[in-house]
Amino acid sequence: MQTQEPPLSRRDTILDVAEALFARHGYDGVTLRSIAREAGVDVALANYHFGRKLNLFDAVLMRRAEILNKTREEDLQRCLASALPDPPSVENIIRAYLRPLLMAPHIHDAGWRNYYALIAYVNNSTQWGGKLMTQFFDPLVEKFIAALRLALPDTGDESLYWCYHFLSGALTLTFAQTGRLDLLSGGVCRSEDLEASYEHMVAFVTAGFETACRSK
Amino acid sequence: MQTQEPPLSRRDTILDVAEALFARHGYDGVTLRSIAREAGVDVALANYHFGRKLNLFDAVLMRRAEILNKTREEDLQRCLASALPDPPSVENIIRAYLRPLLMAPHIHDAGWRNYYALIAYVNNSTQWGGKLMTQFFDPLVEKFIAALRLALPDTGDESLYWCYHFLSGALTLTFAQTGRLDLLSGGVCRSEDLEASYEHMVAFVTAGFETACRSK
DNA sequence: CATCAATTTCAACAAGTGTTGAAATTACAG
DNA sequence: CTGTAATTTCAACACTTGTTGAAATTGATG
Repeated sequence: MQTQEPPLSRRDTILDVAEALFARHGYDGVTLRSIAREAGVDVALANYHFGRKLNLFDAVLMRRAEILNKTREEDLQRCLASALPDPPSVENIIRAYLRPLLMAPHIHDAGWRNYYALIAYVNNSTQWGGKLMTQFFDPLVEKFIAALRLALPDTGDESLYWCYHFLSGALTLTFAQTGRLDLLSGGVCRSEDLEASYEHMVAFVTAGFETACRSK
Repeated sequence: MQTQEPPLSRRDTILDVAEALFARHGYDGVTLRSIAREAGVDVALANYHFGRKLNLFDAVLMRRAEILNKTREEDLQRCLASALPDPPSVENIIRAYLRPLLMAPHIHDAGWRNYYALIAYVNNSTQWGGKLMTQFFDPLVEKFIAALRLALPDTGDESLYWCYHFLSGALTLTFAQTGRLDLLSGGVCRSEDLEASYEHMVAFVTAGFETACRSK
C-alpha cells in the first residue's frame, strides 16, 4: 500500500463527522454532542476549534468548495483554450462543468459524497440556498455562463439563467443520493452511481440549453 | 367580495403554520412550541390533533399531495385521450406534468408556495427523500413514465428514469424559491415567479428527453 | 528537567425539547 | 337547563441543547 494516510488530527475528524451528519440530518438535526460522540471527542473541543455551531457549518462547506472551485476553473479554461479561435461548444462547456464533479476520482471517497449531499441540502434549502450558494459558487458559475453566452449568441439572459437553474437542480438532486430513483426505477438506476449519471446528464442538459436558448 | 372564507379551525391553523415553518427550517429546525406560538395555541393542542411531531409532519405532506395527485392524473388522462389514436408528444406530456404545478391558480396562495418549498426540502433530503417521495408521488409518476415510453419507443428504461430524475431536480429546485437565481442573474430572473419558469422548463425538459432518450 | 503555549477535558449554566395526564373550557344534543 | 363528548389549556416530567470558564493534559523548546 502506497497510500499511508497520516492519522487525522482531531480537528479534521470533527470536520469529517460534522460533514457526514449535516449532510444526513441538516443543520438543526445535528447536535454538537452527536458530532463529539461520533468523533470520540469532548463537546467543548468543537467549540475550541471552530467557535459557534454556525461557524463549524461554514467551515465544513468552505473546506471542499475551495478545492472544487479551483479544479473546475481550470477545466473551464482548458475548454475555452482548446476551442480557440472559435467559441466552445455547449456540450464541451457542460462537460467542463460536470466532469470535475461527477467523474473525479474523489467521488468514491465517502467524505466527498457526504459533501455532495450537503450541497444538495443547502442548495434546496429556503434558509441557506440563496446566500450560501451565491457566496461559495456563483463567482465560478458566472464564468461558465459567460462561456455559454459565447456558445449561444443572441440568447437572452433570462433563458440562459433559467437553464442554468435547471442544470443546478438536476445536478444537486443527483448529489443528494436519496435512493428515490432506485425505488422508482425498480433497481434499473442506482442513485449512488454518479459516474453513470454523467453521460445522461450531459446529453439532457446540453439539449436543454441548445433548444431552450436557441428558440429565444 | 365573493370569497368569504370561513374562519380556520385551529386544527387547520396548526397545519398551515407547521407547513410554513417546516418549509423554511426543515423538520428538526421547527419546534412544536414555535408552531403553537405562531398559531396562537397551546403546545399540547398539536399533540391532541396529530399525535407525535412526526405524524404532524406527515399530515402536512399528505394534505395537499392528495389534491395534486388527483388533478395531475386528470391532466395526464386528458393529454393521452386527446392524442388518440396516436401516442402523445413528449412536449404535451411534460406540459401535463408541469402545468398543474406551475400554472395553477393556487400558486399565488402562500400556503401552496410553502408546500412547494417543503417538497423541495423533502425531495433533496437524504433522510426523507427516498421514502416519502416514493410514498406520496411515485404511483402517479409511474403513469407519466408509461406515457413517455409511448412517446419515445425504443428508449431504454435507464435513460428514461435518469431523465425523469433530472426533471424532478429542476422542478423541485424551482419549488424551493431560494432567491439564489435572483442574486445570480442580477434580477433578470425572479425565483418566485413560477409562472415565468413554466415555458422555460417545458422547452428545456422536452429537449432533454427527446435528445437524451432518442440517442439511446 | 522547566517553561510556555496549544490542545483537550470537566463541570456546569440557563434555556429549550417532545410528550403526557389531568383539569378547564367549549360545543352541542336532549 | 342537563349531561356528555370534543376541544383546549395548564403544569409538569425527564432530557437535551449550545455555550463557557476553569482545570487538566499534551507537545515542543530551551
